[in-house]
Amino acid sequence: MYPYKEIEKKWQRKWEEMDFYRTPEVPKNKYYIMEMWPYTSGNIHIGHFRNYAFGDLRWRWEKMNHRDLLHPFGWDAFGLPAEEAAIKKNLNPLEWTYNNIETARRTIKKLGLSYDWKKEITTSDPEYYKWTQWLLIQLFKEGLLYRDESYVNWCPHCKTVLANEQVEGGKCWRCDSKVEKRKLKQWFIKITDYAEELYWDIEKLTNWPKNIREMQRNWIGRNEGAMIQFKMEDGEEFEVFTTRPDTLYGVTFICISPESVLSEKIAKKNDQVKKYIQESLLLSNIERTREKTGVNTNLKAIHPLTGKELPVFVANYVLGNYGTGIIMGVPAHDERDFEFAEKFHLPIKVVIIGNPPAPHRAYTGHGRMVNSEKFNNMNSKEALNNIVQLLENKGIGYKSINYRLKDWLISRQRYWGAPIPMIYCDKCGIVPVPEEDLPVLLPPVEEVNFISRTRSPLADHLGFMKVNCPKCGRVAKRDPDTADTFVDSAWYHFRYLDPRNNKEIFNREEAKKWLPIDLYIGGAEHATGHLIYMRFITKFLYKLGYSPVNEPAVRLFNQGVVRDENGEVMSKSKGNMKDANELIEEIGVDAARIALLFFGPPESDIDWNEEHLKGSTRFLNRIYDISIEDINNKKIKLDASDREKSLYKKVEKTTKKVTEDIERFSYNTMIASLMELLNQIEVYNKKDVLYQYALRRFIKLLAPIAPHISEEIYSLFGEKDSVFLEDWPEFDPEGILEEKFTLIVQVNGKLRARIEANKGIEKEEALSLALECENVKRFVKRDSKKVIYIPDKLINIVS
RNA sequence: GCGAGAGUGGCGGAAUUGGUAGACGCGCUGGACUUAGGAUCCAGUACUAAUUGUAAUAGUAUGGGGGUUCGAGUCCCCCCUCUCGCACCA
Repeated sequence: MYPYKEIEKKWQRKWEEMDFYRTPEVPKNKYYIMEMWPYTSGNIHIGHFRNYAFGDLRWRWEKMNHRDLLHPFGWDAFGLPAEEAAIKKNLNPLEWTYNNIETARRTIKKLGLSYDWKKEITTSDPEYYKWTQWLLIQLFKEGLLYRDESYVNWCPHCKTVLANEQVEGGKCWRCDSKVEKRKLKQWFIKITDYAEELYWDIEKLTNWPKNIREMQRNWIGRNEGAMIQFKMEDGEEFEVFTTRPDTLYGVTFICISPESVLSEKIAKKNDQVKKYIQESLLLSNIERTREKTGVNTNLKAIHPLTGKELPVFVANYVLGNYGTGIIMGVPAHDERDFEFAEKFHLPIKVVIIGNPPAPHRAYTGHGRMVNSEKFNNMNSKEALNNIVQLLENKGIGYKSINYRLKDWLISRQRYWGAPIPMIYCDKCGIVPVPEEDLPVLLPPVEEVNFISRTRSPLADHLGFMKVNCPKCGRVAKRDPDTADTFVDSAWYHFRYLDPRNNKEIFNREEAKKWLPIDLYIGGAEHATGHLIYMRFITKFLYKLGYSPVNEPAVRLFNQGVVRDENGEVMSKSKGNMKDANELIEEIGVDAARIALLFFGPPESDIDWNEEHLKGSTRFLNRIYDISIEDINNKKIKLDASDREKSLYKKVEKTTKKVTEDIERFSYNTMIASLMELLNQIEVYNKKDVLYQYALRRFIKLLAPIAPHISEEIYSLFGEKDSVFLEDWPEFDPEGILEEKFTLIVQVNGKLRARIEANKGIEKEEALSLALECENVKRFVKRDSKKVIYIPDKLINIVS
């Protein structure tokens, strides 16, 4: 084993002495590279390491291409686990968090990564969360932060509310508990105001992975349709949203969601409805989807066009938070309505004839209109617009777009987060904390009672809660909740630019210098949460004139997950995490980087396998062995005959390949081609000047992936400067040209011979060469119909 | 159910534009060196086929079936399996 520990220590110290990762003040050719930061619940594992290795490799390569780089690092330090540690183990969440950061930072430093530590930020530092609070106040001032009472997701285990994005399959994303509905008054960010922009700008994100863009589109769930006004018999008006106004004549009933204000109203006069609503609201989302149920209100609604009476139900399959919470039931042309109608024996009225017609289930396609008065025989697609037009003329409907995306619920009934900077005054109502009073500091941990309850621990801290109203000066109350930690990470790419600024959130000139992020690397699990929030906040700050860009990152790269030997995702709770420290102790940083990147394509998940580590260790040992033996420091000068040799050609081809592979994130094949080159270097005459040439080139190509050993060997060449201050090698275009090629001879598409031939030969020449082969002759019948010749590659004789 | 992606040796994977399938590595087999080998080096390694002449060969192979093409892992259609995302969004 080569002495990796010494080498790592030596070069990490040198890089630090050189202040190698310092961000340039005035970038000329900027490159902003960022990895998703870690949550501070434990030490760094190999999944993190893989993520950071991608970024570091890119940094080093861009450095050799003389880009000016910004590569910051920070900590997602607020959040529930810190508080859980306090409740369960009686630990101090602040100390717990900062100790974890200490440990993780120590590990990351040992990994020799290219971070500019002067840019380090921590979300739980008052100097950071001051600006998180400032951001919330700006949102409030723009009308994008509001308080609303509605049914929200409540995790009984975490004892806090959750955003829509934090509920996965009806369960809490952290603890897997069944999420309940509770009617609470909470703070929401009106992200839906930006839904249209967030949706359409996905098209700009051409360098984001396709699946992420698709997930975001689905998550935003833009649906075009119409709002249609209905009336109850007693004159009460309500609206429904539909994407299929063409089916309006097929409406045979109305269904109201149990959460709807209208059903609440009905419940006041109808005990059966009241009982049904109460029962429905107790159910979790999954339980609710199990079976369609409903209760007849015995009220009638009036069809807006036919004037016919329609029965009105309260039904569990109607969502409270989509559209108006009320639907028009069109059983003939909607599967869910069909199911409901069958169950309650409601009439099914066909208004579109499909081809073929579907008698026993709903027909949801388009077709010829029937039973629809003057729209009969029209195509339903055409009728759709015409019916909306008719409704608009009558003033009882209009075109409308609805989104699946919900407003972002950010209140959390927890201590360890940024306090929401709002004050409740009996006289003045809700008043934001004046900006000069920020930050609203968390009270010291010692003064807080963490006993788990249904309200924030801050609510019981009198000193914290009591405040004078900034407007009228009377005694008022603070908001006891803290902000969702996704608010913290929605704007961190801005703070990195100017992390010590205590006058403003960041300097606009710095933002102009560096934004957008050129490469953002992280996991796909953040597709519909963090990445949408981050896009939203960027757009918001753009609109306010702070951000020069309205999208945060030009390029997004999603690395795959690292799983254990059994294919289980590594996680703290499963106890199957491989610690990064442990790995680098065993094989060293560089071998670990190679192992992590050689496992497979960066974007795919990998199953960790200790056996696979041997290849990368052997590879580096071989490099080290030949390097310490056979280096001479003389000037290398190749002559024309050297350039004809196959090793020279291999070097140039590998240079091309490695460059292309780095550009397209194909690190596994990049390593493979370096291994191929090493295999050829090793068997070459060590005295030859070409050997020295090849070895030097090899080390430069190796440097981005294995920085420590490359620096060490580069210095053995007698070089004074870091290898990363060198130019990234360009390949010699002449060098990759070959005079000969292997002519593939096929007969009827089957491979029959391979012939070494000169490049540029004509079809006739290739054919006669091919026909000289015994094995070709055997298969070629006399009457050859056709000969296909792909120059310098292949000949196919059809006979 | 809907949407997206994938399926290649014993294993991880390569094949970038329709043109040599299996690069590179792991493992395995044999050998060298050795007191020893879980170190290192060398050779081999998709599968099948040996009574007679061409194993320096042929046949079969990229989940299964069909198609387009001189030629398909790659393009098209159908089916199977797996992974991920969404899951009553009207």
